[in-house]
Formats: sequence, structure tokens, C-alpha cells
Amino acid sequence: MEIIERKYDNRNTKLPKSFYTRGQVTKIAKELLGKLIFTFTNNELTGGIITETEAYAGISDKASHAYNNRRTKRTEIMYSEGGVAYVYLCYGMHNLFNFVTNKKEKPDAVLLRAIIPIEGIEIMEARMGREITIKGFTDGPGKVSKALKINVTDTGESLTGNRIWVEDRGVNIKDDNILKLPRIGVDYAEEDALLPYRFVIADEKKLL
DNA sequence: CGGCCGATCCACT
DNA sequence: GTGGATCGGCCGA
Repeated sequence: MEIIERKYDNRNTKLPKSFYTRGQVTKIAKELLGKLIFTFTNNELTGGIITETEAYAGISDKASHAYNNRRTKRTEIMYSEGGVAYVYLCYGMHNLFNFVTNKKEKPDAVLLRAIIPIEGIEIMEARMGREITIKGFTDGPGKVSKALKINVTDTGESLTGNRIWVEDRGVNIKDDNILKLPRIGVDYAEEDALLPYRFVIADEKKLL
């Protein structure tokens, strides 16, 4: 399909910083669906279509690391202006990647949960030590980071640079094709655990 | 300091 | 469906 073709010199589809500095994190999380995320490290280009995201809505969201205005060395990057990466270690082994959004001092973030691998599939398979099949494409935030070679040292990295970036190839996911579900693994968040802040493309196989 | 636990994943049963 | 892996962050003593 047209959407899986990539023109190396055509960077005018890259999402600008202004995409991330807006205030509505759930809207941004939904708009990231269907976009393509790329990483370029060690001369290896990898990327895929974003199919699942979760929104974390600032200091009032009990599921967020920044809940109640909590500021630590780890979460400080969430308080910077949108358009940078927040990557943290989960369960001692998984690097979870977030798009930091909103303005400075507004610690919103979007967790990347799944992609359909498009670019550099063999490279991603080598990183994961397994074959990527049509059934088992990269679902799960830890696996996505592993496939894209993103880790905690990428915290603070620009999302509009030449190492990590997102492209809009004109794939528009209609709202009624987006599942709105509770977020995963946030049972501790009391009433906020039920918020429908997880967004999934309902018919993602049609993109293939 | 010590202890608990996590925005997960995989191999089992 | 269940449990182990594995370790930094966070909190309370």
C-alpha cells in the first residue's frame, strides 16, 4: 500500500513540535493512531504504524507518574514543553516510551503501546529475537520499545529530530474506528483506573 | 536503609 | 490463568 512506502528525503510529513504542545492529551493520543513512528539509531531505520496509545492527563490523573504534582528526577521531563520523549524502566526490565505533550509545567504524556512494523522489519526481528508475524506484530509497550531500540537513555530526546520522529502519511482514523478502553495495569489509580484513556484502532488489519 | 511494587512479558500448566 | 523475572523509584523508619 501507499502508506508503507517511505521517501527518505521527504520529511515534510514529520509532525511538528506544535502537534505535541497542545493541551488536550486524549485528543493527541487519538490523533497519533495511524501515524508512523520512526527511529534511526546506529544507521538502522525502523518504524511502524501506531495502533494503540494511552493518555496520562497531568497532575489530576491518579494513574500518572505526575499525579498530585509529584516531581522527581525521573518524572521531571514530563514537566518540560511537549515534543520530547519520556522513557522509564518498568518491572526492572521494560523500557516504556511516552510522548511528552502540553506546555511547560503541564505534565501530560502519551504511552506508545503498539505498532504495526513497517520499516526495518528484519532489524526489529533481530532485536526481539523472534519473527514478526502478521498475527504477533508489535503489541505491548515493552516490546515496541525493544523493536524500536528505545531505552531510558532516550529520555529528553526530541520527537521532531533525526533519531525519533513521527510522520503523517495521510492515514486518518475515524473516531468510530477507535476503541476507547480503560488503561492497562493502572488498578492502583482508584476511580481513574476506569477512564477510557486507552485508544486502539478497531480494524487495524485493514491497514495492511 | 529496608521493603514494597510497578503504565510488562513470557513460559508454563 | 498463574507466577517468576528483575531493579530503580519511592516512601517511611
